[in-house]
Amino acid sequence: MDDIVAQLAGRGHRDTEPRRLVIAAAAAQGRPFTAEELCAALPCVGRATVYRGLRMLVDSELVCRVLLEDGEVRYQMSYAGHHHHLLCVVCGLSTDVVDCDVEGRLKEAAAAVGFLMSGHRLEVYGRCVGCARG
Amino acid sequence: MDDIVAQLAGRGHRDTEPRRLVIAAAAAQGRPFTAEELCAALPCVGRATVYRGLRMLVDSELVCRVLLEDGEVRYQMSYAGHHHHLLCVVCGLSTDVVDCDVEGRLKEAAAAVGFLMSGHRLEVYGRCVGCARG
DNA sequence: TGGTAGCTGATACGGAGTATCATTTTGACT
DNA sequence: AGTCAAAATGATACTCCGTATCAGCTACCA
Repeated sequence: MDDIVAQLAGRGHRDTEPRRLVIAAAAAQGRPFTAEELCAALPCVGRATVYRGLRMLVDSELVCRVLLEDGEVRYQMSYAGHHHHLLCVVCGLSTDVVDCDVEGRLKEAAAAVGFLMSGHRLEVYGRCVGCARG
Repeated sequence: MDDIVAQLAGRGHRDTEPRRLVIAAAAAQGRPFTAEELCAALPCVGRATVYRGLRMLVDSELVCRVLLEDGEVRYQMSYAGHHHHLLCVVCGLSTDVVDCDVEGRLKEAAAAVGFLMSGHRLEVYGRCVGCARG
């Protein structure tokens, strides 16, 4: 927590009580959450403050946007660098996948048609270890 | 056009004037468009009708959602089957990529951690042939 | 211990898409 | 052709998610 606050301080963001509450609540979520869920979990913090804190965390890459199969947007604490998600369509659990060997192959495939790839977004849907058994 | 209308008829959808206008307008777009752009292009068709027609086309897989790098959602006429997009961040052009050899590799990588993959979503960002030169 | 830049939170606002519902249209069946 | 139920239309109201506004408050640096 202090680590995160320090990281935000490095970007010129102050250490405030409401902000710590937002960070703590985000970190406490076990799986991808919506902004409104965070608001509900923090009745004593203003809605705008929750949204601002969340946006700040996203901008700082401490939280990332997770895209569900139906297009719904959720958020999750995660690695700062590039990564993907294994999203369980049953329980909603999200697992980060850090090593992305797709990158190189994609770049090649794109280059083959003259496209100069600079980035990509990938979400993987299915069943997590626990739900695959059911 | 008649082909599309026939396909919709097969799903129990009627052939109406406003609907044909929506389909024609969607097909006339050279690159991914927003629902509101379609509304603007069809001032004589009600907004609700445009949205309904668009949803119907998406459900029928004649139009698909395209996800821009910043999270914006756009639409585009495209192949019915599984495919991806090469999205130009300069001019906005979208090129469909039908052969997706990523599928197998992803499934393997997911299985390695006990995840049973059932689907995925992939968008590729960069510069198209024309814009790469600039 | 100022002073100021940043933060807060109530509220109003905005865009995107959906629900409602009275009216109209389509297409199947006489 | 005529009938009729089901579907479609379009004006409008609404929900949902997120952002802008702004007066008052607070953290942090000199």
